[in-house]
Amino acid sequence: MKAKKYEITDAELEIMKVLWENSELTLNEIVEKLSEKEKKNKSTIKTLLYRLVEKKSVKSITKEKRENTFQAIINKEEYLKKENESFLKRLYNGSTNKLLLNFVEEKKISKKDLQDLLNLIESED
Amino acid sequence: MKAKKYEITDAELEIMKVLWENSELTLNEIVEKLSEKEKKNKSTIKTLLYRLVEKKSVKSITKEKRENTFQAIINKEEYLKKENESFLKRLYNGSTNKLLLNFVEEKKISKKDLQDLLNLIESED
DNA sequence: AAAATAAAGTTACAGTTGTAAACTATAGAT
DNA sequence: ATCTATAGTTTACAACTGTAACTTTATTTT
Repeated sequence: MKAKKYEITDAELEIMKVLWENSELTLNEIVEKLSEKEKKNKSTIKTLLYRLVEKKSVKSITKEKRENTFQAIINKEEYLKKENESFLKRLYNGSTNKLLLNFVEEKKISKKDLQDLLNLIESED
Repeated sequence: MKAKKYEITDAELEIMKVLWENSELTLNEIVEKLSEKEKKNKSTIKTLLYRLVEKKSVKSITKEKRENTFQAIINKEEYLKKENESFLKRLYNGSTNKLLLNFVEEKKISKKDLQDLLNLIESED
């Protein structure tokens, strides 16, 4: 048996993203929003939505005589948090500092990025 | 069809990790090294190794009259780089700064972490 | 009201993944 | 030389994923 049950898959995540940006959408609206980048068949999106509803990540709201709408149940920040954790654990033994170092080594983060961030933090408190 | 072909899966990654730490190991040695954390059946590990060999991530070296040994072909740094990229893309629209900000917000990174890192960089060049 | 259309819901199917057993060949023991 | 344990190789299988078609139900058009 697979370890991760009820996790959001890559394909499903694309749908969550549009639902995070738009609090309530119909299937057709989702199809539209997705079609730009991820060209998927409407049927496919429907399936993904159904799966998300099954796994309690999305709520389906039945409207009288009109199209159902969908809402994200799980919160983006929560989700990011979990994903960050598992990424850190998977590749950096859970250590943020290892990740930072690696990013610096790969030139993904520059000295300036770090300085800017520090300034930002300091201006905040 | 799935998009990502020939990617290293979670279970396979555990094997890659021990092969990255030990340049050449027999199946039994791998089983030993893994057994501490990830208790997996020898047969399972065997399968994972075979798959890694198939997907050219690991090399199997046939010894005359002795157990074969295995070596990582793909390099850890390369792998990390790719994974970093896809993580960034998947969750932060490819933006390292977004990730950094999020980590700071989540208190995964402190002001001190940033300062230490800056000092480290500066002492290096 | 009957036909056409679209939405809602169900089923399908192949490739992937985690897990492991089954089979085969071979080296070491008797 | 034969038996046995182990290494090497193949096969299995269910759950998960990405993709989409099929079927039933409800709404709109003529």
